[in-house]
Amino acid sequence: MQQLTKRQSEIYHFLQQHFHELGHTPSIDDVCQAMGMKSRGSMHKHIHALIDAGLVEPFNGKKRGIHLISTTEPTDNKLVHLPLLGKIAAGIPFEAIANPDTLGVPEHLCGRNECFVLIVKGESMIDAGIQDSDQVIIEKTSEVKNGDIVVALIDNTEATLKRWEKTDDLVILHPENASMKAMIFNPQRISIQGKLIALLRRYL
Amino acid sequence: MQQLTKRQSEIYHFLQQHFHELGHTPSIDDVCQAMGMKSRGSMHKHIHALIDAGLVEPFNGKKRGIHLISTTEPTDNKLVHLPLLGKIAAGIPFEAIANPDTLGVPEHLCGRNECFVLIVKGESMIDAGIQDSDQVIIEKTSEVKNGDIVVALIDNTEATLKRWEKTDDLVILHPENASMKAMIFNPQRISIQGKLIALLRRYL
DNA sequence: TCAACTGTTCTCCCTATGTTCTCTTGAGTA
DNA sequence: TACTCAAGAGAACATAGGGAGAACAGTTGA
Repeated sequence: MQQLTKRQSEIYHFLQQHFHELGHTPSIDDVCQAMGMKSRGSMHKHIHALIDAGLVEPFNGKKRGIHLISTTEPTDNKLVHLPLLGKIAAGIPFEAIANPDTLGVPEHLCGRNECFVLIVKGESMIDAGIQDSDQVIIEKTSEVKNGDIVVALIDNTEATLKRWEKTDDLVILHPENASMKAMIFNPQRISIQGKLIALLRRYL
Repeated sequence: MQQLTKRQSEIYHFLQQHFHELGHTPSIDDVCQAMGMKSRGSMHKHIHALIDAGLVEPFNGKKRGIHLISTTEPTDNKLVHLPLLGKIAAGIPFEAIANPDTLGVPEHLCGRNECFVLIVKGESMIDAGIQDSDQVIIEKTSEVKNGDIVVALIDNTEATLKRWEKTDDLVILHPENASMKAMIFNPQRISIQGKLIALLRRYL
């Protein structure tokens, strides 16, 4: 099968995600409207490329709309290789690792931004279902909400995985372990490296 | 295969690690921007070295972006497609599902025997770090030890995920939730469908 | 039967992107 | 010191890709 262009892939994924709202068999005009394209001729070109690629059924001279041949999400077939940057809840900023190992992670567990993997050390988050030796997928972002579990860097020297809370003038990092206390900081001491988006655990 | 220069290797590993957020088929310009290089001509040289090395598909005069050629990497970089057989800790034997969805799972999370995936329903195992909606990887086996977490079938009608204990004449299925009591059975009533070997969790 | 709708074909124009080439710089080595 | 090679900047060129729009063909339903 010939590779699709970027635009063709976009249109195909759009059809997959929206075929319910589009009534399962949208016309070329319907797809144009839904995607904000004015020209039925242009969309016709794209749809016929999808037909040639075996993703859409040929019209065969009928006016019965677009039928996808399969609606399963092909991206579930991909493994993303994320850097395994170290262990967390014990102190060094993990970017220091020069050539990290990588870990294969199914793409559906990844975020839109760049991600990396850390191995949990200790039991500070045990009441949140995060155990020692779990592999956690962290998405690089600083846009976090209260209640998110984040990787926070304290004083640029120590990284920790905790539940985030920010008030007007304080940052509070909550362990989820009844035997441990929250840690309270001046916000200047803290930067966010990323937030927890997925977890992998292997039982031995 | 021609030896890559250091820079070419860097670019290749960058593409491997970032193809997800680059949208799978980045243009030469896209890769330049992501890597902070200004010159499309320079990146073109590097990409064509990777093409010559057999790591990137040739453009063949098309403007379809950069496609990595899948290489056979170490085995833990394989994605295994396991049947997603249903949800657990609520009643029906899950083999009943005729054409299950599949889930891509990294091979390093799989066992030697046949495996399948269940979605956890409820909080009976919350104190073992197993939460509602977690995806659990179950290896088909009946060789279990006391302390393992198993999928047990009760009276051939109801499947449950619990910690296993067997004495001379009793089977005890332990929830891991302080508010729930252990369940005690005659061994004939119980068969083991498999044991828990891995867990995946996605935070939304 | 006929109008409406929708698939099809085609032309035109513009943009994005691959390609080629020259030049400069810096590192490594003989 | 001189030479080689890798790397990158940048410019210019060619064309694939994308979209608008018009006109036509023929299916569909009233």
